[in-house]
Amino acid sequence: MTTSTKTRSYGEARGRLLDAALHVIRSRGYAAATVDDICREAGVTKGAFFHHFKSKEDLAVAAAAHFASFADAIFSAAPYRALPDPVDRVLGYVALRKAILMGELPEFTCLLGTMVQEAYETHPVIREACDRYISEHAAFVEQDIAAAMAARGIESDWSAGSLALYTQAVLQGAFILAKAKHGPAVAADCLDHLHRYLDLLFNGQARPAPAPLEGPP
Amino acid sequence: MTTSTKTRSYGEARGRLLDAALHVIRSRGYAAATVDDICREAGVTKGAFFHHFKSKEDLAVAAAAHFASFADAIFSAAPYRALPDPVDRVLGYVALRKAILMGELPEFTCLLGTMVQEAYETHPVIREACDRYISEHAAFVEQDIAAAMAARGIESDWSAGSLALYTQAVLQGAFILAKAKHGPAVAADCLDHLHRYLDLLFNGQARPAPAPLEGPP
DNA sequence: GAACAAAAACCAACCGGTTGGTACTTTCTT
DNA sequence: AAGAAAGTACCAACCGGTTGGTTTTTGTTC
Repeated sequence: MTTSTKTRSYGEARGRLLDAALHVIRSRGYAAATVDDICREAGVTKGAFFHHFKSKEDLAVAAAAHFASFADAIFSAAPYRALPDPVDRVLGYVALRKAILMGELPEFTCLLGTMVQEAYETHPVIREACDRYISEHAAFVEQDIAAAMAARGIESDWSAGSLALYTQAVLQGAFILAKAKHGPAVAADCLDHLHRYLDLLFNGQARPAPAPLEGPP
Repeated sequence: MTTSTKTRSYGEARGRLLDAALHVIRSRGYAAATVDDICREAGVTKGAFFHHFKSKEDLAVAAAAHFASFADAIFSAAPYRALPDPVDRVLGYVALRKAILMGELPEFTCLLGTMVQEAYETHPVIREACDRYISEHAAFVEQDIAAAMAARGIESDWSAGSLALYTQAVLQGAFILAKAKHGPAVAADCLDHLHRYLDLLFNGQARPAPAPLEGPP
């Protein structure tokens, strides 16, 4: 490729806009995030914005997809995935989510939950996008849950799907409390309770949540 | 009193604005809810708005208080409060919350959770108000939880306060999922899981195979 | 020099907030 | 008890700044 480095960034405006949208929307919400804000954060002009996205709503949908694929990459590649016991993988998922709570608030918060709360009535397209990606992630967790149920021979009046969605609800709620209290401590406590619930369901006893693991092979 | 009934409504604009704010903000979010929207919904002019509230932010704080006292009235007077066993009261609380999920989406949703998600960074006053009222409600639930722990002689590594906040997190998360999926069914499932967790903690029932630790007094 | 990407200037609609005035209630005075 | 005075509740029109979005112009790549 004869990629000249004369201009420091040519052809990467779209990606920068997506990243900027992620940050701005997560800290200010969708409606309060102006297109100018996002352009400023991305270091890009408005013309570039409307060259890549046909509307603010369009960007929101694209940002949802961007966020989802980013999350997907993280969790698919996480060390806990290698654990042999599916129950350990379910608990490992919660442990990893707890570990992620370390950073700044707008960085561990969920874009999908933030957007859908504002847009569910007024922007059906955004609602659908958020629903799809949340459900996809829940389905990802559901796999391990279903395997865990099979491994423990659990017959219950609840489904693997409903439990997977429940984990997502706890996460979303934990984020809201973290925002209200301006810190991740509450959220961590909530994940401990979720961990305890899962442990009770699958192991019949609540063991202390392990420290976020180093990756075994 | 010579109260003339000539004018159908005099002196109730403030209350109508608060109710309107509740409805509009819950369906559109704080930032997207314009002052004009709220005035239209209340059937009141903008002049009246700024006579009673010095800014939109000021209204938000008042609406939070309004919502909180409304909720407080409901839960304080609920029949489940009369149950003698504190554990039943804790479970009764969850059952009542599930029953409330029947109505339209913007009617069972939590104003505090909705607002704090958008405003936590940009409107500290709103954040504080939401935090306070959420925490107060959690403290209300905490009373029964603490009594339930005492009644069952539970010694644990979790506190009554953290469990109370956890119930609120589950509720907030359930609302988000309900918005994403455009219906209360998911939220009901989440409350079932919460109910099961509390039942496991306090009654130890539905416990799978391995007999676990009995809590000696 | 096509074709595409990005910048800059621009616009109509809209938003939160203000103004100055009117209707209604209460309180004070007599 | 009448009525003036004061205070409160409300209204309609308006304002300056901002918003999402467009159009025109400049630059880059093949």
